[in-house]
Amino acid sequence: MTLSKFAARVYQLTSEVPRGKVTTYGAIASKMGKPGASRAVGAALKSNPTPIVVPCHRVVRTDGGLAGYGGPAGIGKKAKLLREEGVAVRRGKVDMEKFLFTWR
DNA sequence: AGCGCGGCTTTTC
DNA sequence: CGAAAAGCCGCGC
Repeated sequence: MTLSKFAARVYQLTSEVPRGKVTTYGAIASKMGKPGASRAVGAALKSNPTPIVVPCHRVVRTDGGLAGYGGPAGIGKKAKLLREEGVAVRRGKVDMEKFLFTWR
């Protein structure tokens, strides 16, 4: 498994997010001690060695926008999925003030 | 409120 | 080993 320590931590934290809530790349990066590694988090997530244990669709941008998924098409699809989980997605954006989950 | 620019870290070819 | 991309963030206009 070519899994770096960094990536492993990202998957760990992401899998910790309960259903009906979302987190941000910056938050994950910050929890690792690297607040500027927001991009690295996305890069690690895109590798996604365990798509079942790591619901990357629960990870959104700082402004609440659904990021990534290889393209805007995946965004709309995941946005709908998040709504089913209980997350209010508006125009492809999540209610950060109510569904933003944080570890600390 | 919307658009544009540079910067930080990790992964992959 | 070296370079480029990536699911970003913050600030300025």
